[in-house]
Amino acid sequence: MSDTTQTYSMDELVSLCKRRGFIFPASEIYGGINGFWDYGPLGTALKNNLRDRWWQDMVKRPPIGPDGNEISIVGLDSSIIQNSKVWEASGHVGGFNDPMVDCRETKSRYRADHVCCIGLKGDATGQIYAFIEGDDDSLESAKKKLSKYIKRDISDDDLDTCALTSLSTDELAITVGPDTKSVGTLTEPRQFNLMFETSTGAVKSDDSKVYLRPETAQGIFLNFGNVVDTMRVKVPFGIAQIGKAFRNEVTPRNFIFRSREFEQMEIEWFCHADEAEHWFEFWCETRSKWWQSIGLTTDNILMRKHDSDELAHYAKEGCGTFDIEYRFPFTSPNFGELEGVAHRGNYDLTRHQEFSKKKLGYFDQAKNERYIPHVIEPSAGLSRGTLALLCEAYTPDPERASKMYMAFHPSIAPIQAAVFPLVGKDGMPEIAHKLWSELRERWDVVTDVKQSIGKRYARMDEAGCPFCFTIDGDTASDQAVTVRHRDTQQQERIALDQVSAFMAERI
RNA sequence: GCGGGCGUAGCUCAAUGGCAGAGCGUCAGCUUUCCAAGCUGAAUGUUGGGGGUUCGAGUCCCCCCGCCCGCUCCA
Repeated sequence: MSDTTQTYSMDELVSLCKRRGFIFPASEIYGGINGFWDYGPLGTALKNNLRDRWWQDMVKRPPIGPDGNEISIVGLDSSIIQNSKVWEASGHVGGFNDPMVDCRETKSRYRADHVCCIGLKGDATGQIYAFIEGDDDSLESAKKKLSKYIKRDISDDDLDTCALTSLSTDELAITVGPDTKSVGTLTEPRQFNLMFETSTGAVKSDDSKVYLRPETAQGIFLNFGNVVDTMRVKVPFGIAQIGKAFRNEVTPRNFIFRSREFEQMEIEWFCHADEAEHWFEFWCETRSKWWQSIGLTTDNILMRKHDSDELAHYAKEGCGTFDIEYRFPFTSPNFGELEGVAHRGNYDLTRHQEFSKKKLGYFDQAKNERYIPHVIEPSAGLSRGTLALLCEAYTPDPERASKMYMAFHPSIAPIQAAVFPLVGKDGMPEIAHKLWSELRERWDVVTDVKQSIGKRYARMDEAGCPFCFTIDGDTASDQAVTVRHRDTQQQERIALDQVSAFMAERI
């Protein structure tokens, strides 16, 4: 699908996923659970293929670096649950566990219990001015704005002061935020417990509280020292990890695009600060090409630099953040994030060094220099990647029996080939079984004897199987089979002993 | 979190407050020599869940859950 206009709805894709065993709603027999999904046999195969391809291309045989030499990346699989101090150091706890108020205009976020308000005594219809508690400048600013609004000087006796959290919805609508001049820009105070909590040990208490990781990245930073000490790696190098992460999203939406449990494929690339910029460019380009190599077309992929006001807390400085975005049916004609390439500076290692009191620097023997490496982080969504592959593959075709087919790239298709006897007699099933046994040693191959050949082809169209090999009445004598191509529906005749070579050439 | 819409078999949908059905798919048998063919048969339902009104609820009312859309959110 390289058209800018989508020719199918998300409902059709969700329905196909359910009907053909790609993705099911989690806990479906109990009415489901918002934000969670189960991968069926074909979905699991597709996701695993994507995952394995990433690991193969990034870790086992990583890309060639800008200087023409192989870069160095090692793998890691860290625990989902870590010491809670990890998330204090990373900034995930603290700013996000208290009720927060956002300003829609300035995008500032305030702790709701740290914001107070002033208003004119006895005036319920005028404007209310918020300021930050204990911040004299903020209070003065609020007083000035009030004074200007009522067009006269005010004394403290004229003022009513109250906590922001005590305001009603109506009052909030006439409130001016601490850093803005417009009214009604503040959101209602909200609890941002975006990390899932659980506890360790038999007795539940505040001391036993732990969190499910909201990103896989921190596990890599925690083990930076261990990897440097044990693996004889030299900066620049990368540590890669694939695994689940959990975010208690306010609004899970758009199928598996924003779910509460999802999988990430992340690389933390450690380099010298002076080289961060050129590594950043290297990774933006490398990762963009990679997505295209697995079948996402150029038209539907977009590289987009974040505006400065949408940068994450760890990426305020440096090269910024690039999104690799995909045009999903539910975002079209706009794009949704597939992968973020972020320059995290040395924020994380510095914070962990500070909180843990353990040295997390790197000593460069050649330059005789000690420093905390900067980090370029290509962080890809495995779940979102799987969704992008599904969206990209879904191709309506009113002409054929299935009305559509899934045009997966042969290398990542959950079923890579099917072997069919044209009919279930005259020795054809036996030949089919033999060919299937041979092919399944190397590829994901199915065989099916039952029902008409057209019905079996149609099923393979829905599953996205690129090649069907059909044994007919002539095969026994001429030692040849018919190959049926999924995308074109065209057929060609090839020698039985050339089927493996045919597959090897195309996958 | 707010507002709107929706929820009946695997899918698409019927059923005036009165026996829960059809088509497709799935499975079995026969048939079938290249694109969901045909014949015969079978399985599949707590009508999303719970409560209420009623002689009687898929249908009316209430609560909850889930999905979709628009806001909000997305560090």
